Amino acid sequence: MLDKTYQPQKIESETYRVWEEASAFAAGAPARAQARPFAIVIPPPNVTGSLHMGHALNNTLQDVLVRFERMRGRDVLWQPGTDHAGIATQMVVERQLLERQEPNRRAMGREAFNERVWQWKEESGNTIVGQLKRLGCSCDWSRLRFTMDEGLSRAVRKVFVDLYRAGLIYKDKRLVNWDPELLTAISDLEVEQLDTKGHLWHLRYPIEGPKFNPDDPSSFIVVATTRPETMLGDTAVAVHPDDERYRHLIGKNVILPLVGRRIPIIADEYSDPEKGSGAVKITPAHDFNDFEVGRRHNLPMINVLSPEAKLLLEPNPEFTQNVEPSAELKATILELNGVFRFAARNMIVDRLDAQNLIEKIEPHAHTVPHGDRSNAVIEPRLTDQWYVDAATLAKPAIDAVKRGRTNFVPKNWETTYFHWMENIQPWCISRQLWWGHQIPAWYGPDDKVFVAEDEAAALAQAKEHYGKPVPLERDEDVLDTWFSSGLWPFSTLGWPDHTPELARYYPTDVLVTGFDIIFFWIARMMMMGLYVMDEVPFRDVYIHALVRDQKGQKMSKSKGNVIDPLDLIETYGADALRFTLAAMAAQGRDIKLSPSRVEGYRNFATKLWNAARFGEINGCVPRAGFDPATAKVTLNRWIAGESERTLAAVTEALQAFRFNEAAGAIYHFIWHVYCDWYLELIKPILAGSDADAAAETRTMAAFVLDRALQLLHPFMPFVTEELWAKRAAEGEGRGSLLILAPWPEHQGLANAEADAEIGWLIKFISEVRSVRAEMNVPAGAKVPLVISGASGETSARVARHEETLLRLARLDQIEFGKPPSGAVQIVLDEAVLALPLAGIIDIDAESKRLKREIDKVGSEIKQIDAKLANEKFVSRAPEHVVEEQRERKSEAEAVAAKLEQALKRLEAAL
RNA sequence: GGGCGGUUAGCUCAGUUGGUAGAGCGCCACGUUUACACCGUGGAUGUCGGCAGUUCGAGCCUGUCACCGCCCACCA
Repeated sequence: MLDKTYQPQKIESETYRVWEEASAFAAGAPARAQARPFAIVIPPPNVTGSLHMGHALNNTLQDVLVRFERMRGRDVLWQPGTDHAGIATQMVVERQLLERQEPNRRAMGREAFNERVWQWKEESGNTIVGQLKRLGCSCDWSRLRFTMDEGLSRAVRKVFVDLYRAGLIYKDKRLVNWDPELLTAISDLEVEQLDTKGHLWHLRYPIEGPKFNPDDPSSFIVVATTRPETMLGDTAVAVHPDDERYRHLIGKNVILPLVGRRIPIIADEYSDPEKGSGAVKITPAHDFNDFEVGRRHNLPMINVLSPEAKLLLEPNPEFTQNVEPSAELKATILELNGVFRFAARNMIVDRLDAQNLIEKIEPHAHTVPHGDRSNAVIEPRLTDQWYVDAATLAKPAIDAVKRGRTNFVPKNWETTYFHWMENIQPWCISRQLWWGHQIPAWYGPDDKVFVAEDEAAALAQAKEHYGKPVPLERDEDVLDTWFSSGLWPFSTLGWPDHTPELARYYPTDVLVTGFDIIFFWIARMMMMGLYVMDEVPFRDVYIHALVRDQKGQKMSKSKGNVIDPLDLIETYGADALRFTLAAMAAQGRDIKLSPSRVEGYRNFATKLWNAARFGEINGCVPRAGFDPATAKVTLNRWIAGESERTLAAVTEALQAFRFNEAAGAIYHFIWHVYCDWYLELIKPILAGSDADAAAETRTMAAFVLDRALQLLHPFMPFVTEELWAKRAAEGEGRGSLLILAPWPEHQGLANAEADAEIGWLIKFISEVRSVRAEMNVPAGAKVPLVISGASGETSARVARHEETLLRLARLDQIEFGKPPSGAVQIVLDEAVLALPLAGIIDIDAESKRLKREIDKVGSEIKQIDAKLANEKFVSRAPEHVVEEQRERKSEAEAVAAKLEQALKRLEAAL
């Protein structure tokens, strides 16, 4: 016996255990050896992570697809795994060390620290896996992978070596985005431009030759800057070649204040006469644009900042290379060396000001680059790093999408993808971290680099090169986390080995992810997949919305605006949360989650539960071999057809990734068709004297419930599996699991006659109920009903459904005849239904009601008339549209006429 | 500066071939029916952001404006 309400907490973990024990999630089951594969790789969550709403949405949608395709008979692989998440994880463990007052990373040393991270990963790294299970995810956990597993690490090394040998990975000295807090380079994508209110300092640089005089503008040139502290590294002042104001100065020098260095005034089109003073100071070692200018003019690059972004003047041979250190400069060096960049800024401004070298200071709003992890202001810095030639790899990746080998859903994301890919920059892949894949490059005594998959191979190369064995030192850097993520679709399947899984499941069918990682991840997988496998990694990319907070902001731990999906699961059950997310996942729109919606879908689960309970109480048991096409009772033929329409709607919607439509269709069917009407309508049959009809109805009720469970299962796996199991013991499919049950097939069950008849029945009941409520007829009062003008068909229908009508419309009898006087009258198709309520109801009110009805129909007729009177409409609109309007008009007119008659009759009673 | 998306019932949002505006929640009234009060029955509420255009017909197509949001970008 089922409980009165569904209690998810009582069954979820047990149900999940049953699935796992039955190996229901396992790919490559022998029974499906002949089946078409269906593969999805999970976007690997960070091992540091715990389940947030984004994960909940992302994995719900994947699980819906996976369960759907599994029921459709495919050999499903949902490949799970986690990502080592270099920076994020290293930060977590470092913070932990700090909290526990243990020696820090550097004190521990690299090996001990990495051991510590591994230990942490083993202890709490699989938290998120448990949480995905609570959500109901049917991943093949036996194939769980981690980006730093030996196999995946081997894939990383091999790809690195292959790309290096192909010239697509190279080492280069250029400016990088340097995070002075994390002390590592990061890629362009990891930099966030933040609007900042700063200042624009206009500095006077004295021109070499004339004596500097603050009142004489010809003795100096003004440059504007947002970062005065970098002036120590200036190596030129640039003006636009066409700028008349400065043309005469081109080729002259200025004396760099505080330093005394002579630097040239050069002409370069980078200088924008509109901006600042029109003359710009050039600091090639600390600004990306200046770097390019410096390259063009062969300027020296003077680095004046340490990795920690402190002034680095001493010892710094670069800084003093071009200048004879004067006593003043020595004093400056002494005072400024080692000062953090922002403090140094003030000190330098003060010193310049003291020398009358500040023309003016303006407030200035601009964007400042910040590291997305540390939130520190990024410092462009000249360093040696490893790069991937992304532009070359991007070409086939662009082509594959253009040719439709991979499709984005919704399609408009392709624009974003193309735009980025077509302007892609070299990808900096080295990170000055310890946690991650150490770069497989070794250096000889003369810094000659040997790239190889392991040390032995590198040593062999070195021996070959030097003609004798030499000791090598390995590159200390690790690779960007996204380098290994980019290999995920094939590295998880065993590549570089030629495994059967790789052959069977690559390319995968669909990737489900949020748009925020199109560049980080999708683009890289496309590039790597095409390069390594010579085939796209997935056929479809379904891009879903982000779950945002009330202000439309991305939820993130640092912002503290996170709604915990586990709380919602605790309160309402995993099914309710899943259904909510699926129902709200309309394409191309963000999701703002409201708890009341989750509660509503929890109620839905309970509704379904009680429908099953009704079946249980009434002996509705699935019968083996039952063919719904053989049903004789109209009601049963109707519900069979309705269930099949729902099957089609859900199937089509899921095939097109329209999750919200699929969810809506099954919701509507279960609640508003099966429960609201079918179960109510069959009560008289079940209680009636026709044993055959009752038996057929019991079977059909169970059959349709089974269908509902099947169609709902991808969305609400727990409650449906539980109800499937609890169906009467002798039922069809006893002992089977719903998760492995087949998706229903289309049999052509819809029947127009049954639809028309039950449609009429529903309308009859609804109209009577509506009028009763409006006329304030007490709900408990049973009243008689008189039908006039009924056709033969209507009479027959009334006869067939009399008990039902009496019960659901709260009538005590139905007879045919003239409408009695003072009755409430309802127009139903050709007939008039009269409720003789003289004395009970207010005739005035009924008269008003009828007039209102007449008005409504009247205005409808007017509207249609206007259309039909429009000659252009009649001549240009398609025939069926015009015909439709004519039909609507004649129907409306018939109703109007009957209402008029009804009104007359009523007034006669007064 | 470039690109994308949004503006529909009090709230959160659906609305894919242009042809009678929908759901959930909330609200109001009533509670007969032994599946369900996590419920039932009935009800109210919209110049579909503004303007212009295309069309017989526009929430849907085009242009434009306004406001909101996101992404990309080297603006001293």
